[in-house]
Amino acid sequence: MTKVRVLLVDDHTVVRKGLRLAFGLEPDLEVVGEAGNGREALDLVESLRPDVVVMDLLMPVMDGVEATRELRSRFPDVEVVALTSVLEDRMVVDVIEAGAAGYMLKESRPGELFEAVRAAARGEVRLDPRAQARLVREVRGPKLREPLTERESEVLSLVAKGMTNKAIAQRLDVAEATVKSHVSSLLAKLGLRSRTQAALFALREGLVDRDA
Amino acid sequence: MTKVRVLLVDDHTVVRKGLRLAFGLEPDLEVVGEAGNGREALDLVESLRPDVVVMDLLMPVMDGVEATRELRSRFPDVEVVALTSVLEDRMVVDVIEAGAAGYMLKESRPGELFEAVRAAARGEVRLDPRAQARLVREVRGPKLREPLTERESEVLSLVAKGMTNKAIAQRLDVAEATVKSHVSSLLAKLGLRSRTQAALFALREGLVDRDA
DNA sequence: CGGCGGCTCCGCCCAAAGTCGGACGACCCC
DNA sequence: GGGGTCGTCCGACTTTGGGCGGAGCCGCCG
Repeated sequence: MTKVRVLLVDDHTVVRKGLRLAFGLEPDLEVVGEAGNGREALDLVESLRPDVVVMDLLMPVMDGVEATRELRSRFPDVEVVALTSVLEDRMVVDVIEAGAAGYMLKESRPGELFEAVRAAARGEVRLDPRAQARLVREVRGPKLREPLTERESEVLSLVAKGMTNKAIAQRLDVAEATVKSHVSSLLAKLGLRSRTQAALFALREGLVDRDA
Repeated sequence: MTKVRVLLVDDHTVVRKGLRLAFGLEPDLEVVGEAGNGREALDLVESLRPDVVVMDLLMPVMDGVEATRELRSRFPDVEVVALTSVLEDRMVVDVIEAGAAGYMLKESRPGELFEAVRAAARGEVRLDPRAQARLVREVRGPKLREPLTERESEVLSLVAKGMTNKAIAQRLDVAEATVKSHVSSLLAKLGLRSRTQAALFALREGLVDRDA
């Protein structure tokens, strides 16, 4: 029986090196390469053709979700196991939709990660129990959220920077009343009741950058 | 020359195991123990008496900053090197104030971390260049922020959950006017101009949980 | 063509948020 | 005890925010 060929993708060098050493102790697993972001990962997958990619989700340049989507569409035979430290509802759903065969947390025991990699190589799925819980909560959730219009999204992102309606109106060159109208309708669509809640929502969903 | 005795503190098992293996390759460094949170770390420091503690900052139970403060006051001869994946202004300053002798990022090269540990053991300081930049920006910054009172912090955390003044008043069993008063004064202290900005600030500074 | 639905835009009205000024008790220091 | 500072509390006033209805402008379809 031949080894499972693994590609590690994480922007933290320390994490990559640590994982490589840990994988080295498993006789049936072999790390064939490392990448520091999604774009590198795609290049390496093309040349190395690993069986499984262990992918961090929060990365610069090209994040893990986007990388997973692209990777799965170009190399359907390469499986992806997401490995992340944060448990974000949206990310679980997004990366599963994107084609990941696993979702593990960095705080899991290493054995669980190895088992998820082996499962992925066999075409099976392994999710951390916490990720499973989030997934079902998301799927069965009555949260059929209506999509926001372009203008509404624009307004929301400005609200999420702490701007007042007046300031937003000046920025967009419309009347303050117009901005209020957009705020009202986006609140209704999101099922929220104040701009503060909207700002928090936008941040949580990653609709806007954390700094700015 | 005797080895530098190191205690690893991180809530992620994968990270701890990885670091332990990586340290194992350095002939002059020796990992003598691991802890999953600040409280465990304090107990282990007492029994193991390491030379240097490598401390993650974001941990449950007792976070790294608090643990560092407590540790340094009880064991002044034990040095601390902070190791974290996020670069937060506040944390850099806080943990240095708390007595850390180093601040490294998980995305640094492993060699830099080892060098920081050796430096700490010699009583020297090593900061990642990015942490240095944040530190000087913070120190020279005109942002001498006044501390919030207990009540103000309480109100802020509720504001950061998207609650209205009325709802906060009911929760705290005071008049709405009182809540407004607290909001006003905390806005003044933070140099902000709306509750939305305050909520965003609270989230960024980690004064409140991301879910709730 | 006429009608319909979605998006952007706006004015009016009331509720929520924020400012200002002040009362009261706790504490400290002379 | 008198004077100072600080934190919590509150009411009256102004500013901002959000709901409601409606106008003009498309593009779509019968």
